[in-house]
Amino acid sequence: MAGRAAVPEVIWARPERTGRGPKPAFTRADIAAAAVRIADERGLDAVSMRHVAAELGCGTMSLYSYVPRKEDLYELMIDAVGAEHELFEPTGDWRADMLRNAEETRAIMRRHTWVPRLMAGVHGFGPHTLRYLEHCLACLEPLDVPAGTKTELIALLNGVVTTYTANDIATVERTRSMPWSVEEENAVRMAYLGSQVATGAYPRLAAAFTEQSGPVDLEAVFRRALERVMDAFDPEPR
Amino acid sequence: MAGRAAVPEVIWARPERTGRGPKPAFTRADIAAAAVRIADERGLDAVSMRHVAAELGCGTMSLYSYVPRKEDLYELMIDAVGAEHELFEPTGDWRADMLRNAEETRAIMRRHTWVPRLMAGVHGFGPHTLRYLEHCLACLEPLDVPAGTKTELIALLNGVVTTYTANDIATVERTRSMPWSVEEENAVRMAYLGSQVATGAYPRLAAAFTEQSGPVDLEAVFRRALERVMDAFDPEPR
DNA sequence: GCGCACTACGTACGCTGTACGTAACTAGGA
DNA sequence: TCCTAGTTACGTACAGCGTACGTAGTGCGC
Repeated sequence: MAGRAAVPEVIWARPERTGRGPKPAFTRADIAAAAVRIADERGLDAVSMRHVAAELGCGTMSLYSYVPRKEDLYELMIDAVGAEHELFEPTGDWRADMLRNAEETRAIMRRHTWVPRLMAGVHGFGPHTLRYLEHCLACLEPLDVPAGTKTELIALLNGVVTTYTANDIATVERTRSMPWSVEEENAVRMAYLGSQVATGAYPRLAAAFTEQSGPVDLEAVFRRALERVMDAFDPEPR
Repeated sequence: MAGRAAVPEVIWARPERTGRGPKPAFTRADIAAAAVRIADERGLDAVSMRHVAAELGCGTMSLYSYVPRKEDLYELMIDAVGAEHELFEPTGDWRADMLRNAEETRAIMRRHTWVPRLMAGVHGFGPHTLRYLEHCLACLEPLDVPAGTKTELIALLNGVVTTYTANDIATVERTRSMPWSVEEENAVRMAYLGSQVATGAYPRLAAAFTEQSGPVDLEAVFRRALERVMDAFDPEPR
């Protein structure tokens, strides 16, 4: 028996195998992949220990020899999708490189709509996450500011990506278990917003609401936000 | 009987009372307050329909006459803490005003550590949230950019606040149900990070790690990030 | 004053995470 | 070489969850 620890534990610190006993049937990567597959196909709420075990073809409780708590499964999942980052050779143009990284993060989140929801609760730094951070620092090599400032920039960019993409995606993930479509839900919410704004209680909001004609180009807004953040860090602006 | 809707519904669009039948024993505000109280004292995971009902002194299923789904309870909670925003008179200095708004949001999240976790999944715009947005727009009156850009700025600032504060807070909220303290968990995580960095696999990360001597002043980092974002939107910088 | 729309809420179901106990297995020490 | 201690595998069981459904009681509008 594993013996649940009464002391904090980082899953990445515990070795994947310990030698004695029967050969483990799966690797951590197998488990993470199974969980990711379920989350992608059936939504994050379908990621239960039972379902993951079934996907792997083992008993539910067997999972607990690999993953002490469900929260750790979440950490595995986050790190697993982190592996999808392409660690390209830095070009020397840090702004272009970081833009590319951000776009890639956004693409990953679009592929795995549950990522933003998990990011709010998961704090871990798995190997792939660390590799990605290292890659970002490599891209920022040409930028002449202290390392601490670079870390801040990375954090800020990631924050912006998460925030913006999460807003795009939230409805997708939520409506997965609902008997109506994303479009229907959005329509209802917009109708409600319109009705509220029409009461006259929020004049400035109303102005902003009516000023904007036609649909917003979310992609453009997103890119603009990134550019602005990078502007703020650029010692030799534009 | 209420009859669960098979169509999307915004809780704020449904009227609080309908006239016929026995007088409702509570208001939405009562319910939100009870849920917030539980979340503050016992953590977000303790916010179950049963516990909220018990806190109010009614049967579990009675809640469903007020709140069709649990997710709507979350919307009520988010909007309830939104009421804690002080809607001060704009000073004419939009940067100072927005900084104040951001600091206040941060303070609210510190008081209610579960807020960031909920924000990741909740998308609603309750009355207090709308009021706060209107207030932000009022603060941004002196800023000479299109309304759409102002909205982008507000979203970006809120995103930064959420991201930064969530990182501070995540451990607090998580360790609530754990048999160890925040400090213990952080120590373990830092030790793990240090050990990873020491392997030499992440040279740039290692440099950044060792360069920074002494603890980071999170408050300063936070304020700096806000200033930078505002710089990016300021037509007449610094 | 009757009826109906509404609230209140007990019961029940299927699901969750996971504590615990047992059986099978294998690497290291004698 | 065999033994045994440390592991893995996993069935069972339990407390707790969201909520569908049915029933009982209430009070406004006709």
